[in-house]
Amino acid sequence: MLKITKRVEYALIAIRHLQENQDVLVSVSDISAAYGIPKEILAKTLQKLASSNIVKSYKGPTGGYKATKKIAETTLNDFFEILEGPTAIMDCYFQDGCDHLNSCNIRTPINKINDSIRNLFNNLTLADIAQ
Amino acid sequence: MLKITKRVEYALIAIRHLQENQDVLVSVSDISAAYGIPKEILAKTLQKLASSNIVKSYKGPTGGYKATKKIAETTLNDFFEILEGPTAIMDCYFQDGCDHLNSCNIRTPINKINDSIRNLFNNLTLADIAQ
DNA sequence: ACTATATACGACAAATATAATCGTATATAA
DNA sequence: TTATATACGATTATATTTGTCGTATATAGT
Ligand code: FES
Ligand code: FES
Repeated sequence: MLKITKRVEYALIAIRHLQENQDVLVSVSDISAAYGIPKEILAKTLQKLASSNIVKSYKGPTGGYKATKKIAETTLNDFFEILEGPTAIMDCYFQDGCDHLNSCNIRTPINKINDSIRNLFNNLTLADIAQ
Repeated sequence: MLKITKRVEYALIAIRHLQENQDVLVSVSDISAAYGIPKEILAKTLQKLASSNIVKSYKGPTGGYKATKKIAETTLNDFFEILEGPTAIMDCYFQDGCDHLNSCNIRTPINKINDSIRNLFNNLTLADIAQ
């Protein structure tokens, strides 16, 4: 439990790679080959990051991705939520159909844990954890 | 991602229930019925907590579980690790066979996130989140 | 002593979530 | 015009989680 997904792992790897190669345009194939990451998954992951302007994409041959200035100042919480949705240790806070709604005695504890984790991730940027 | 398991959810519910009924012995069936939790899973979960002295078990008819003094002072990290093993957002830190070992560029970031989360959970007790 | 009911524990099956693949469309440099 | 890159939806495969089943052991009550 409390594991990140491969998607997030791949995104972290890609972002660090892009940061270390800011002068050139890096394609999905490049990163995929360098770290042994399935191409299509990495592609879709970078597409998500591109639509949030964390990276910038360039189509066509010689195309690829580039880090943007936004990367460094992006918080872990933003980063995770772009890729995986709301930060919460239980689904019931964002979906309907919570099993225990009428006899639930852990709403407060769960909320406190959620708040603590969100607070932690909101105060850590990608720059912070990189160095 | 970053979700707790049902086991942990059930354990939290059970513990809160035991804390609110410290005067009586509560059986698995009682809790199972009250919150709609599968009996066998809850049983095994409480067995784990019992072997760590978070709760005390009593066999035989009229038997059941009781909260111990240890509950309140137990940290979230201890609690989670009793039920689910080491706190880490990726498996590779506790298992061998990490895919990216030779070309890994996210060891430092992952470590920092792990440390932050462990630090957070080590400084939160079950008493803290209950109130 | 016997019975009913509780915890204890391991093996298995079902359900769910995640990871990976496939197919197609679009943009663009050469 | 062609080759190569991103973009995106649908589907399959895999892994994990969740739940069930079967059996053993302890003990209170009769
Ligand atoms: S209401 Fe969803 S956890 Fe209690
Ligand atoms: S070595 Fe396992 S994440 Fe890098």
